[in-house]
Amino acid sequence: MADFFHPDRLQKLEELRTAGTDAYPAQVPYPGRELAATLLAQAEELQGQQVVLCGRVLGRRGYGKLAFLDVHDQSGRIQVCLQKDKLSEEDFARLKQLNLGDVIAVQGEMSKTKVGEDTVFGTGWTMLTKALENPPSDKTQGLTDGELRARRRYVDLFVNEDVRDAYLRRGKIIQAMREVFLQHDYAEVDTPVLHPIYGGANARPFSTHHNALDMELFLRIAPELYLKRLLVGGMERVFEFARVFRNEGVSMRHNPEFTMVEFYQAYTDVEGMMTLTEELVLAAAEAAELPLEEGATTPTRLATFRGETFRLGAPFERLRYADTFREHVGCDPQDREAILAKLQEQGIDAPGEGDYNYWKAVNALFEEHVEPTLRGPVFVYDYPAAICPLAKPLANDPTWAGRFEFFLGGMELANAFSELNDPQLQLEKFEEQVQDIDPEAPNQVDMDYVRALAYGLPPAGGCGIGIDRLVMVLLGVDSIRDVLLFPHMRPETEGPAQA
RNA sequence: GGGGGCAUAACUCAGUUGGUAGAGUAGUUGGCUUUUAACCAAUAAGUCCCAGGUUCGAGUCCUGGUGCCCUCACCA
Repeated sequence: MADFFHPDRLQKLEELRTAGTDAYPAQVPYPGRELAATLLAQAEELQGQQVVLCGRVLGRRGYGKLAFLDVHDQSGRIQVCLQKDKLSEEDFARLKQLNLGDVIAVQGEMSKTKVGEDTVFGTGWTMLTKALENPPSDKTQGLTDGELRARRRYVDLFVNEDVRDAYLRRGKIIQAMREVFLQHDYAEVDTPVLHPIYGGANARPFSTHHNALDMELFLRIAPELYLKRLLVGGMERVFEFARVFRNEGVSMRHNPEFTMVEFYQAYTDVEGMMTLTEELVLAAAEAAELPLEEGATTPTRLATFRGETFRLGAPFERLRYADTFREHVGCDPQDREAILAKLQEQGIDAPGEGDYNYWKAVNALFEEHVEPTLRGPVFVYDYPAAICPLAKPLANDPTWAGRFEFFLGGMELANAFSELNDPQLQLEKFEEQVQDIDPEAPNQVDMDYVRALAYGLPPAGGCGIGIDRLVMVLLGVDSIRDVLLFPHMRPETEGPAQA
């Protein structure tokens, strides 16, 4: 069963214990601790000085009366040299029990080897954690199998430096976006993850059950409706980095749980959201340390994603939905006759009765013909009002609603509205949705949200940005799996079949 | 859910027309006081994803299943 307790290592562990050594001590027996990167950076000043280093041994060369170790910590790697005549007899003998993958502490003197490499010349070392499983051993390849890397991310992280770096950069991107919000006087909030009624997006939810209350609950598919309640309450600028859950297929762009940042601001509209989204994306690109384009008139950073280069500089391109639709589909979205002909030509079923179904069909054509052409960064704005239940219709033409979607790298990265705040119209649209046979549509009207609107939601703009996808484009990572520490996977199959 | 591909030692991979299972690395043992994928010698290690089938004989061929990858569908 526990075949990851390697027999050879168990033997070493036994030897350590026989010698009275704790293989899992609670404390580092030496005072202080320096990171490998610090030691390397300050190698000159530290020459000849005593230092303490802790980390995992991932390389070992030379053996006899001398051993070179590669010790890795969070900051990087440094070489350690352990020599017989500088160690106690006990410490030297204990090298026999040292395997790759073990975590150790070293006390020693900073100096240089004959070939000039900055190295900690140990005067003492201790086992901090005896590893019982082998780390990946192939010196040229390491751990490359995608499935293993994801399933054993804890190994992947200490073996593949670039992976760790990517996650750290993801964190920096999020931090940079948070700072933009704070600069604009936004407040960071947390709203419930367990929703009695799901809404704010079109997606199937995960459902769960509250035992004590004996009620069905849903993991949120979006935080939207709660955040807008906050605006009703007078919190005029709020944002939330929200983990959301959608019960859908898994693909290179989809994970059942993912992170989006949603933000809402009173007394602005979709236009204001466009400006802020632009600022957020550019701040994220800067945090990702994307290279600046030379000779550009405004600061422009270059993202390389799936072999394409994207120029990120303000202002982003802006396309009106109807215009770009006309260009790529070849007819006006409001020209019912032409649209019906197109649909037939495409073999798409004729839409059912009513505006809602008609515009859903139009949007199907949009997704089919226009979205693949949107490389980005580009805002598409003024969407058909009928398919935007949470967006406010335009004052001068209620066929269209104040909404944009932001595309980059061939993916939809953001979605924003001039928030619908007319409680009666909102109720109407909710009821229409509930009647929709689409299994993705919400199944009941969130009457409490309608009531909140009845108290008065100030005019507002709101936006949601898919963090994982944004990080993919900025870091040039093809699969969402590789920007998530622990992407969703089916359970590992048991080894031998049980009788 | 449809189509295609992959699954062999701890890791990375070979394995011919079907004929007793291989390498490098890591491990173990021994040697070596300046290595950088250290080196030298010896050595152990596999339910060839699982279950059936064809065959004298299956890692190899067939059927079914499982996992992963790609693709389409789904997914604002």
